[in-house]
Amino acid sequence: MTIIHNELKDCAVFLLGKAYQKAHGEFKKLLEPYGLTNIQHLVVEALAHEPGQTAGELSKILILDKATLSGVIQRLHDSGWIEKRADEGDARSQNLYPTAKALTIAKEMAQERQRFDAEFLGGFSQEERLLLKRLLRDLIW
Amino acid sequence: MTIIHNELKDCAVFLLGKAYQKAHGEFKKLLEPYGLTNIQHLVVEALAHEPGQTAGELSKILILDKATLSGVIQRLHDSGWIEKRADEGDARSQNLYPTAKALTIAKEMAQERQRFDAEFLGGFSQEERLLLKRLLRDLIW
DNA sequence: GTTATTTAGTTTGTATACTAACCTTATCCG
DNA sequence: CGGATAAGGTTAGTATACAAACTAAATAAC
Repeated sequence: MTIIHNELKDCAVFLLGKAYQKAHGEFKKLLEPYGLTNIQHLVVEALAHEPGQTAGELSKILILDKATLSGVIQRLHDSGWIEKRADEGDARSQNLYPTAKALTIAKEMAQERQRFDAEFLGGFSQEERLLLKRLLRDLIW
Repeated sequence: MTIIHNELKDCAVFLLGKAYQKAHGEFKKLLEPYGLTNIQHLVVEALAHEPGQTAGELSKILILDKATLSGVIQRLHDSGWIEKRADEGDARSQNLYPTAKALTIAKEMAQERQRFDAEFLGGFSQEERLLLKRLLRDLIW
């Protein structure tokens, strides 16, 4: 192994990026049959849990840049997963609702996600899984 | 907090993605003065440690898709950070070398990276840091 | 009550990421 | 040797990510 490899093995930014890259890549394949990407699926799930959220609210919960979310929402709208309705209180905002199709499939995808999660962490003990998630949460919030 | 938030707090793919997003975003600012992105800096560092590597070798060590790397290398070449020389043994490959400018700055950036790493994990005990990195390594390799 | 400032979203531009298709050059194999 | 196959890279296309500039609407300030 090269010298740089030893440096990378100890670099949190690199390790986080590559662990995510792997998890994302594998989960992506599970979502392919649904025709949704990882992020798109999160937006659909969030709206299924709580319909009528605005782009701004989704942006906070999903920790996504508003510019990124703008495109994600457009594509979800174009492909018939979500509906936009004018917010009555604020003409700048739009309330987003899952379509019937989205509601039906959202539960299935959520189960798929949880199943994948357990499988992806399959090499770890229950203690290690909880610890990893706790540490990651501490980094994020 | 919304229901979806509780689901996300327990989803490894989401947690990994957001932890990386945060680490990447902060480190990115440190690299701004150098005019390099996170990935570009990794390529420069890798070539500083071991000059003459091919795109294929970098792709394996940095765990980057060859298509992604192709663009990264082009931009680094265009901005004078690396040189390309034809590989004598294989006409398909090019050996990549850091320029003088890259060699000078690479050490500084490596230190910056290590300093950031310690700071980013600053809220954790030494034990927790080692544990987190160990768990991430187990996920990746 | 009009001006100044904020806020919600979109758009533009650049840089990852990855799939698929492609071009070259190597290598394998009969 | 010569054709099939594989390997090194590039290119095209799509989807994140994010900064910065912009529009429109809401709120603050005086």
